[in-house]
Amino acid sequence: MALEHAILVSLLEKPGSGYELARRFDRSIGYFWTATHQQIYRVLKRMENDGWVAAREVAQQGRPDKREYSVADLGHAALSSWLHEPIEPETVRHDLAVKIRGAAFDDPAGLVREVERHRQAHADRLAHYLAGEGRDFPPQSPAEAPSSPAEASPSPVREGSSLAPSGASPDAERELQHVVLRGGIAYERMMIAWLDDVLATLHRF
Amino acid sequence: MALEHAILVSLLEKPGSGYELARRFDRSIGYFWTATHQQIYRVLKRMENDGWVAAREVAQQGRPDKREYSVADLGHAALSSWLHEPIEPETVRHDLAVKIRGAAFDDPAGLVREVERHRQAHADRLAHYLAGEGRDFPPQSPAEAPSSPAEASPSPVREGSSLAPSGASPDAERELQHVVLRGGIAYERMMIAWLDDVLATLHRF
DNA sequence: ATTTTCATGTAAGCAGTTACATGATTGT
DNA sequence: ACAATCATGTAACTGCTTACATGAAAAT
Repeated sequence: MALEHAILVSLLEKPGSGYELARRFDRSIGYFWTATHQQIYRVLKRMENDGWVAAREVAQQGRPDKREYSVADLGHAALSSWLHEPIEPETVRHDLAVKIRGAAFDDPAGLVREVERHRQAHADRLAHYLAGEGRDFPPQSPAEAPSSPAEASPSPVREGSSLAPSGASPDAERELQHVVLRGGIAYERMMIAWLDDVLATLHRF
Repeated sequence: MALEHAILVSLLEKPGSGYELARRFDRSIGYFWTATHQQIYRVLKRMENDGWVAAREVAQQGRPDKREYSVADLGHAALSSWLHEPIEPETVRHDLAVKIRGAAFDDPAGLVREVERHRQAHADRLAHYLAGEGRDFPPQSPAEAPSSPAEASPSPVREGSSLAPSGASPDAERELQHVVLRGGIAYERMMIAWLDDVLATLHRF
């Protein structure tokens, strides 16, 4: 289980309320880990009881008050120990692959529209990732390919990492965010190419 | 929810007992959908109550009796209607990506071994997939790349598709199994390349 | 007036995992 | 003697989703 840990990482990158976390899980973090606001509030409450995070009431003008959470020492320690224990290479669940094999027992051509929809969704995500990469990780050294290592630069993303990041440098933080984003880009590119292969295969029936 | 449907597809490809299904979910189907035997027995019972599958007691020598399931008309219809309704492009959960971003707040270099473990696991799976492809989908037309479209050939896998496959041809079944396998191969290749990128990034700290 | 955004929750239920249990046969 | 394979299950629990609920401000 890693929702707790995903929340810890997100709060270390920047403290925020349950609501703000829920929105991050529709963006950056959400590209590789999803969670609804209900789930987030519940886990956040448990984490607060366990002393992993601490809340601070923040009054706002024109908006409801919010409870801004940040990571406590116990939470940081919990993250650290999780990082040091091995996890199983993940267990995938590809509904679409089930559908494709199932199509052999129903009309294969009937799946074309569905596969095209998925292809479109992946193309959209790819465009979104590439836009994010161009914005947050502009190519530094000239003669460097778009989705290749970018060296350190003044962060356009971070605003306040609150309590001493204690771990590593903001340089590391940026570079690691970038390599994860490159993973998303590689994934979407692979999916698009594969879905084209699927479409070509379906068209033979 | 697609476990029911994954089971239906597997039973359409070949009828079998709960135990046999559990083993298939460690192999072919399991590459893109996992399930434990407990889960399978429970769902199988529900599906039997709903008339999606029918069981037949099979006595065996030297082994316990087994209950061999095959897909009933209602089950085939349920699969068909599921195939025709759109599903959301899937929601990924990448623990490793959480770890990588989390490593910025702990020791980045400490993650190298873990990432190498995952790289190895993906390399093993790739080798396994390629071996399966070579065995079950031998290249047909000469001057054809290894993981490219293979035309029809006498099936080395199927043994008895039982009750009329009603949907499409065994040709379609083979080709669709192959294109799903090619997806697995593309996925593993992408992961290996990305994990190399991750390792290179981690080594800069 | 209505919808959207901000903000936080409760309640019910389903899917899936982990642990435990049984019992015969086959292989080392 | 011990472990592995075949075969089927129950019980307890955790994680996550869906539906429902409230309430105020800002935007259309």
